[in-house]
Amino acid sequence: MSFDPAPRRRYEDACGAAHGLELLGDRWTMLVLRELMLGPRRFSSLRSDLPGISARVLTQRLAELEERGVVRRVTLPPPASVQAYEATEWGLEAEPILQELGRWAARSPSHDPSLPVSAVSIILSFRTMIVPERAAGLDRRFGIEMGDQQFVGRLEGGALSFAQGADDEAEFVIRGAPENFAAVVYGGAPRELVEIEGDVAAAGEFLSLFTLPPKVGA
Amino acid sequence: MSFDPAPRRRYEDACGAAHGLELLGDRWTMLVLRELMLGPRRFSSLRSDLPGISARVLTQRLAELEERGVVRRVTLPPPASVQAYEATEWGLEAEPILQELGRWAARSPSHDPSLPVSAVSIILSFRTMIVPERAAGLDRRFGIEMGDQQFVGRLEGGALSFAQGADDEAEFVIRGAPENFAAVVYGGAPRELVEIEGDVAAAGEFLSLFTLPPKVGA
DNA sequence: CCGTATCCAATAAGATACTG
DNA sequence: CAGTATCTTATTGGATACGG
Repeated sequence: MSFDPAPRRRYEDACGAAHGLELLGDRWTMLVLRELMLGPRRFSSLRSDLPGISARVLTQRLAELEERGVVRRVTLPPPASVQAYEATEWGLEAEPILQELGRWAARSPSHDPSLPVSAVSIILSFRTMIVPERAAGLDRRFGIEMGDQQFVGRLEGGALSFAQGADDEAEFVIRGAPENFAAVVYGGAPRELVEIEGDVAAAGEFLSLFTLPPKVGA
Repeated sequence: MSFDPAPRRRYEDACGAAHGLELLGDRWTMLVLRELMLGPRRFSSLRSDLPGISARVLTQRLAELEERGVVRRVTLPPPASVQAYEATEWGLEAEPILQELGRWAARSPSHDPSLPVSAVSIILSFRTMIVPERAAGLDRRFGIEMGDQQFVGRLEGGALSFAQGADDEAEFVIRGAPENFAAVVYGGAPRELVEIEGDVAAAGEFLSLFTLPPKVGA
């Protein structure tokens, strides 16, 4: 076992949550991991979806996450053949942390949903905020496209899953900026803010599967 | 006096998780909240269960949490009539965040369970690590005592709950240092490390309800 | 005992420029 | 594009002193 050269600040606390904070608790770390939850990403793609992060800090965070076994560097398959970062299996298992954090904070009076939001954030929010009773029994394949980021979604017996990429068998595809998805799904904005291709009724049904928790005091 | 002269660093990100990190993501903040999960605590009690925190930082964190509506200052009922801090209802709802963080980090190869641990951490770990199938159908009232901190526990139809205090109707009481509870429950150490009063069989059964998730790679 | 206030040194983060 | 290097600023933690 190698001695950590720069003895990272620890909590000296056996509590699992304390160790979790040692692994993921530095500024930006969980948000970097969030962006990796749906598949490998390149450095500049991460940077552009994490507004305000500096190249230096992103480099550091990726290196730390790699050292801790949460993230690994990969070479994307040909023809791309470029370097990227992806979450390890264990890294992907951190999704419930982000979900609980998001679910809890969505009740905050100080939460401002009008801020910019990344494509991955929106997709992950669907997994968090889905109302199981509304999704029960539905079986769908569809596409979500935001800018140049494409995702395939599947709804199978109430379970909702996503991955990067496209699906030829999609029943519908919804396109729009992440902010517009947020406005339509959570803000009650008209559906015209997003573009729907294919089965419009099924797409509309999909866009109605989600709900935010009530604000504190409401 | 002025605790917020500089505008707090935000993420400028509508993602709920990002806002959660703005609320709870500073160093020590979640651990302070953890210590409040089972009832009000005094400043010095918090400080002694958060080894390494400075009075200054604890003061700051409590003030920030209060400002954000997560914690409030209270005066304990007579005859104590002293000041303390307690989590608000919404603050208590953050428990699943700590649970997921702890559950995830317990799988880390770098997790060191031999470090010191607070009484509250142990109690919360019981709620996280309980194996529902083992607890199903059990109905118990009991006490847990670590140093001068007393807790009452209830197991009702698989649900495990705790609060500060004592219970005259307890079927058993288990006493010991938090580290010894950890060793017995999670480390397979002999039960003699903790002291059992009352129904020894029921206490032994209770101590066997919990299990840690497997380490990564195991 | 329960904090608050101040000062100081060590880190971490942010901004910006730059290189292979 | 994918980072480094460098400089500046902010935050942290430690020590200590102080008031209720």
